[in-house]
Amino acid sequence: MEKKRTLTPQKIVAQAMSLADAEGIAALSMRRLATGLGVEAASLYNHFAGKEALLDRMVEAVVAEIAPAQPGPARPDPDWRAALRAHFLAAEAALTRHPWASALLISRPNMGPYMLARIEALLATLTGAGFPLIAADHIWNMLDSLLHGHRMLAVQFPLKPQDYAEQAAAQAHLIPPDIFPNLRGLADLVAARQHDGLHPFAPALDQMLAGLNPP
Amino acid sequence: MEKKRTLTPQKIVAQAMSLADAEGIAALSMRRLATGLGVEAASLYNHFAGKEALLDRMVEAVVAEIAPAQPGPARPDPDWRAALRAHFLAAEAALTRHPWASALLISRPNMGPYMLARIEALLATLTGAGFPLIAADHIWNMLDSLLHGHRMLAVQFPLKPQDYAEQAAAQAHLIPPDIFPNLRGLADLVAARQHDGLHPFAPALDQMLAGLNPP
DNA sequence: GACATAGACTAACGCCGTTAGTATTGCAAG
DNA sequence: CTTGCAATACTAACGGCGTTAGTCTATGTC
Repeated sequence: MEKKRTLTPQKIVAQAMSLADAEGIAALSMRRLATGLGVEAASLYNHFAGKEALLDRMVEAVVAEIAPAQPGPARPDPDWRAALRAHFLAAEAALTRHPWASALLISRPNMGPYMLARIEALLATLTGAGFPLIAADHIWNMLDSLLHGHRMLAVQFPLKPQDYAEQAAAQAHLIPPDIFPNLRGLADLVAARQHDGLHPFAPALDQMLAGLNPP
Repeated sequence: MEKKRTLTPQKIVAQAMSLADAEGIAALSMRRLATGLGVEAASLYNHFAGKEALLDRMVEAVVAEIAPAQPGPARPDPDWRAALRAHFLAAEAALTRHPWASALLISRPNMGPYMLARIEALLATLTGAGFPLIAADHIWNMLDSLLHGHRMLAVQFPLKPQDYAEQAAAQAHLIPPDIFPNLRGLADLVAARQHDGLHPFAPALDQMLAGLNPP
C-alpha cells in the first residue's frame, strides 16, 4: 500500500469544493473530506494547518473564479459602469455555482492575493471614474453588501420555484386577507404562476449603479 | 435541591441572547447555555425541540425588536420613503445590538409571526406608494439584502477602528504602491486618520431609496 | 395524605476538529 | 546499490458538540 504522493493541497481544495457544492457546507467535515480522498482525517493536517486554513483556500479559489487576472497599474475605464456591472454579474454567477461561498466570504476576513487584486481593481475603476478614494471604498463595500446579501437570501429560500408555486396554491388560503392582504396577494400570484418568487440580481445591481455619479 | 420551576422558554431565550451578544454565536452551545442557567444541557430539551428551534426563537426576538407592532390593515403612508428609512435604520440598530443575528436571519428561513408582520408592513408601505405588488416584493428583498450584507461585512471586519489606524500605520509601507496604488492610498489615509475605515449604513440606504420611484 | 406528572437528572451515543506518536515510503547522498 | 532522511499517511485518543433514553424527585391536584 502506497503511503505517499496521494494528496496535494490542490486536490484537497478541489474535493472540498465538490463536496460543499454537492451536499452543502455543513456536510464538509474533515473526516468526510478525507474519506472522499481515500485517506484518514489526520492526514489532511500535513497539508493544512486546520480547517480554517482550508476554508480560506476554498474562498480564495472562488474569488479567483470571479476575477482571475492579476492587476497591473490601472487604466481608467471610460465605461466604468459597464465594467462594474460585468464584474458583479460575474461574481454573482460564481457565487451561484458555489452556494456556500457567500456565507464564508462574508463571515470571515479574507486578504488573499486574489481578493486584494479584486478590490484594487474595483477601486481603480471607481477612482478612474472620478470618485474620491474614500467614496470608492464606500461604494465597493455597498456593492459587495448587496451582492452577498442577495445571494444569501436566495440560497436560504427553502423551496424550488416549482414547489413554491405548488405550496402557494395549497396554502395561500390559510393567509387571512384582512390581516395580511399583501402577503396573501403575493401568494395568490405565485400560485397562479404570475410570479415565480425569485429575485433577479441584475435589476437590483443596475438600480444601485444608476445612482452612482462621480462629483 | 429544587428540581422544578426554574426554567421557562423566555428565560432560556434571554440567556441565549445574552451569551451570544457577549461571547459570539460560536460560544452558544447547549451545555454552556445550560450551565449559565444552573441546569444540565438535557433539561433544555424539555422546553425546545432542539437547538434549531431555540435559534428560531432568538431570531424572532430580534425581529420583534425591529418592528414590535402587529399590523392592522394598512393605510398608505404619504411619506413612504421616510417610513422605509426609519424601518431600516431601526433594523440596523437592532442588528448592531445583536451582531450574531444577521447571519442567523439570512441563513435560515424565518416565517415567525413578527417576521410575517414586518414583511406585510413593508409591502403595504410600498404598494401604498404605488408600486405593483411584485415590484414591492423585489424591493424589500433588495433592501434586506443590503441591510444584512452590510451588517455582516461590518461584523466580519477583524479590527476595532483604533487598532485599524495603528495597524495601517504600521503596515501600509508593505503595500507596493505600483501594484496596489489604491489600496496603498487607502491604508495611508487610514494611518493618517483621515478615514476610519467604517462604512455607515445610512448613506447606502439613502442611495438605494433615492432610486426608487413608483410608476 | 396519595398520587400523577412535569421537569431536571445521569449516562451514553455518534460525530466533530485536533494532536501525539508511530510506521512506512520514496528520494538523495555516499 | 546501500544508507539515511524527510515526507506523509497511519492509529489512537482527547475534549466538546447535539441529542436521546431512562430515572428520579418535587410539586400541584384530588
